[in-house]
Amino acid sequence: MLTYAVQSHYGIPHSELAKLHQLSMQQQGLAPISQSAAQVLPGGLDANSQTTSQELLIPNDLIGSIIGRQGTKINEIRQVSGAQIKIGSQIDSTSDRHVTITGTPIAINLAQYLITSCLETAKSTAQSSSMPSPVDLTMSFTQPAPPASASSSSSSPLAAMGAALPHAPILGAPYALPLSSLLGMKSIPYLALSTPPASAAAAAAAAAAIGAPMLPGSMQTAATAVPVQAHAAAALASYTAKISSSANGMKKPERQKFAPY
DNA sequence: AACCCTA
Repeated sequence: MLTYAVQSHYGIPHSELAKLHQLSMQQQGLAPISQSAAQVLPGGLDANSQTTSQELLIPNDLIGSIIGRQGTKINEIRQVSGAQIKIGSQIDSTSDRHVTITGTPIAINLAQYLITSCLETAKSTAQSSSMPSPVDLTMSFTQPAPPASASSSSSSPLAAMGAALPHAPILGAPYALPLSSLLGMKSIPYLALSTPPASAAAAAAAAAAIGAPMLPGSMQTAATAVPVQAHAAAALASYTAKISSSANGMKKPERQKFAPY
């Protein structure tokens, strides 16, 4: 502003000053943003704007878990995936409801994956509720197969998520996604944790075991997910430690001092 | 158990 006054004393016309101002703004990279942000081609079609639709059949007893209370879950899925999701009313005599996902292929994959993970979560919680005793919990550890196969049915969900990151949707809740999928994918550490004592060492070993076989394609996702895995491993370690201690009975209550809490 | 959304 001071420079304006000085230059005006030298008699530089306003148009020249305006040009200089524009140039300086462009050199600072302020103006080009709008141009680079407009990735849409003149034809109006863009790789990110192609929309497709996909239909799913969801059992009635599981649709609630997908919708959530007041529709919070499905709204979250819509928001995070950026896809348009329609859930039809119940078709008579069939226990399935049809769910239509519309949007970018990436958005569709993401939404489909989120819905699938919701289904698996609902199924697992239903199983755990149907099996009251902790002995049955150990039984469930021996059968981790179904979630892995179901998640592998969709083509590389993690890679799709990585590709979707720059695009639009709000990254409000990344925690809901990776935890369940990773727990579903890796079944081995549970067995390693089954040994009773040394919770800290077991946790470290489990974290290392989980961290090693990551997919090469998703670097960012892996980097952000590792600490979460460490947390989960620690939690599982303490949990299994509690179980084993309770299974051992009240033989050595002073062993409880080993437990962090 | 949850019942949303958009036509």
